[in-house]
Amino acid sequence: MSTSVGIATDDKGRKQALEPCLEPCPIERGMRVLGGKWKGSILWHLKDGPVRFNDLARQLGGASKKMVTQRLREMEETGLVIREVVSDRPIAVTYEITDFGRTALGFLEELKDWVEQHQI
Amino acid sequence: MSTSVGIATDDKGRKQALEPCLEPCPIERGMRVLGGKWKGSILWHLKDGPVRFNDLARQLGGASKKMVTQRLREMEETGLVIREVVSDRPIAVTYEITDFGRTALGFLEELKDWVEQHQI
DNA sequence: TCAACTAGTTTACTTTTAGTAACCACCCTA
DNA sequence: TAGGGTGGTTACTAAAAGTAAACTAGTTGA
Repeated sequence: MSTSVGIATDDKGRKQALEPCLEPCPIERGMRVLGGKWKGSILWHLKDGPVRFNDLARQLGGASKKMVTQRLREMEETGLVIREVVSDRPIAVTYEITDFGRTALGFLEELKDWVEQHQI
Repeated sequence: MSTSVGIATDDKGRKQALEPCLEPCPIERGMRVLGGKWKGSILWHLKDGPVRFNDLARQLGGASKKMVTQRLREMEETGLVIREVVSDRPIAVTYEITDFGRTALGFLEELKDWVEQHQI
């Protein structure tokens, strides 16, 4: 049984990976949580304080209300943001970044810097 | 004309965003380059040295050859990896991370750490 | 000669995501 | 009462992403 860079060859000469990324490795999992279209931008827009639904949708420009709703629901589930009903009758809702959400801002910033530094 | 958090109200009472993310802001652009399924993992697997196509596909476990090919082509185009034909007759090809590709590893590592620290 | 390897490509789908546009129900103001 | 606002939902379509499995075309070792 010889090996090289994580690939083993068995006694019949068949090759196989020693440590295949069988299922989502950390990087894939992270991308699933933060990588969806608009998710990063939404989090980024919330960093300076709570924002109301329609304002958020307007600021995201290209995103439809449906997209914004969907992404916000997913982000609520993962605990990145919280939805708060500020008043009934005139209904008003704000979305706020959670402490957990804030822990992700650091590397969103790094991503942003990387993109800007390399003209991507 | 009153304003609040990037939203303006014009003289007829209509609201509009002042700085809508009209098109891909840095975070979206970065996600487009690094966020595709498997892209992060591919780059990560290449960080210790060149890897051959089939070995890479095996290590990625879940990914089909078609996906691996597609992602590698995209990553070649963005300059994250280079394809090198090591020999014809037995054909052998390796993929190697570029210097530019390496500049993205820092942020992938931060993503990985973030995921592991928060049990995502 | 057979089986397994190399690096892919091609086909034929299925699934997921993204997106539009219209609509609901209610509120407020001129 | 019309037109704007609030925060969504529904229905439907189009496009992208992903899959397995077969196939090309040649090489290598038993």
